[in-house]
Amino acid sequence: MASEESKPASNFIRNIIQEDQEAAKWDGKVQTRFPPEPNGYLHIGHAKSICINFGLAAEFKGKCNLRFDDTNPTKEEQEYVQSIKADVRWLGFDWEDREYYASDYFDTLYEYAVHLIQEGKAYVDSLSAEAIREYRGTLTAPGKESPYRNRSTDENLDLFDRMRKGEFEPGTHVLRAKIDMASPNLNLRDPVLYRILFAEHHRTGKKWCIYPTYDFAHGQCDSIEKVTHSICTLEFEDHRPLYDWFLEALRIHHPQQIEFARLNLTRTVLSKRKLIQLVEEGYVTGWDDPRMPTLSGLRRRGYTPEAIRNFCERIGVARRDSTVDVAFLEYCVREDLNRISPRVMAVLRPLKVVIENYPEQQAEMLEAVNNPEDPGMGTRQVPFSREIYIERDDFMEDPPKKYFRLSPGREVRLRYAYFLTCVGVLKDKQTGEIVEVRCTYDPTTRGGDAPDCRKVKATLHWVSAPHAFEAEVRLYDYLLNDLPESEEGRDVSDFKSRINPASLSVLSTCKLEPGLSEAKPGSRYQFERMGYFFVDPIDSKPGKPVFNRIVTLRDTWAKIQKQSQG
RNA sequence: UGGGGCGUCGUCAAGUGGUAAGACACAGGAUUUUGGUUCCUGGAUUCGGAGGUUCGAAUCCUCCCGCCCCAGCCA
Repeated sequence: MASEESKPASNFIRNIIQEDQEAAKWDGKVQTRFPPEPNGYLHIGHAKSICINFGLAAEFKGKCNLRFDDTNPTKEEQEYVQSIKADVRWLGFDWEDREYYASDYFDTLYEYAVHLIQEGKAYVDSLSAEAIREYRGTLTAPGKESPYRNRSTDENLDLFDRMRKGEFEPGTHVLRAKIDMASPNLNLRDPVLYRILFAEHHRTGKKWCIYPTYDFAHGQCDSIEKVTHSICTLEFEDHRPLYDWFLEALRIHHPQQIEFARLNLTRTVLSKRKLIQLVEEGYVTGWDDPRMPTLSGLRRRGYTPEAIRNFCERIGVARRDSTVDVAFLEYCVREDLNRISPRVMAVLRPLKVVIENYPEQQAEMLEAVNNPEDPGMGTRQVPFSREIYIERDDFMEDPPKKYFRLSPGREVRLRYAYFLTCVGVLKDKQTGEIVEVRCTYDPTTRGGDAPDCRKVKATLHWVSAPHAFEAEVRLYDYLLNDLPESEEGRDVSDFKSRINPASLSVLSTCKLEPGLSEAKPGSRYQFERMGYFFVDPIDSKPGKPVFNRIVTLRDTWAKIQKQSQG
């Protein structure tokens, strides 16, 4: 269950439940369910739904079931069931023993269908799929009734029974509800309830060769599970009259369907179709690629479940289409990571610095704070010596006005160490590239404070060269570029043209403070001034951790640079 | 041009007849041994538009405009 964050803001679903409770509807009970179809991986959009369903149930002392909507054996697989369960659990929710499957109810659903036939509310249609489509009419023109629509109850019963027994080929017959072929709501134009599918089901095996459609299964499953509030996304709104029609016709427990707007995120695609393209066409390494918005991807990237839950709570629940700025998600992770991450020094793009007045063979240990946000996390000792590495970006030979890091003649502070002044630069004769910076240090500033109280404008992180631990660090950036200004909020169908070619850069010569050689897979650190990093649980080997950048720190300097560049 | 929804700051989002919360982003400033964190400050005379009802409207009525969803034997 989600930890108690700040007071939840009101949202219309919460209000409905509150009113129901006050009116003692449902005997004050709240029963929800998260109903994924096991045909793909869960993503951040599903997280919103999970948080709403499990969150609301918990908030009102109710229960939330995990129910797999496995009515289509041609698309669903056991593999997905496992990943979905792992993701929901990781997010922090517990369905206890309430792990259900639509397929658990196939017998009951079949009985319901027979009942509808007996009541004259369903019939076996023998039109082809194409014919059914033609008969359905269009958005503006009414449909027409199938010639098979008025078969006798006995004939329908017999045909349906034989469908079940496997006497017919797929596509030859179908069970339909008898509603209204002229309804302006196409969902009510005699929807299909059962189709013949000679496919082995991941749970029921070969027991069935007819399978219920979503429309016929979903509401009845909700009913069987005594769901009170059946929360789904907006595209099912048009199905609600049908949802209600079945429950009414069957006279069984009738949950209330409530629809909300699905999540959209900037710089992100969340449709299964697009996500699968990214995977299959090799733009990413898999469903759990750290750049993917899947829960497995976010997990591998290093996001915390707390941050995601918080994000889902804070974006709210409403009925209007909206696109949340991905910066908001990042804000939520940073907030959590800032609190919990031990700080550490790591130089990603090393530049050698030689401190000329520091004794040749000397080395000393300096004390560093593990987390200024949490003194309880203690301190550690970091080695310092005559040769160190600093970030290439922290030195400029000819700095612009607002740059206040190291440059010739300028003094800066090495974090937890000494004040350092640049006295020279060594360049490669051929390329002109800076290969080494020569400096002097002020021995009286040990720890980072000057006895004469003089100030420096910058504090740099560093790593002692002879003590450095070299490791691979993977810098992840947005997979997609932002939508062009003119198309804001518009069509994203050509999303592949927005793919960011620099969404991943692998740095293999990063210099880290020695303690990091023992970093545990699955742990998180803040590399001071660089960002938050996660020890990849899959590619890390004992003594050889690989780091994934979860998110950068907020970077005011980068912003200034961007502005001055126009 | 059938039906169903939705339109409140750049982005989310409260508000349900009593005179526009909050968050992110953005812009200033303070503190700071992370250009991090934290902390102040600034911003919608206005709620898609136009009319109307009312002492009073984002909230009620009318018309208009825009966007989303629906023609799977997918979910």
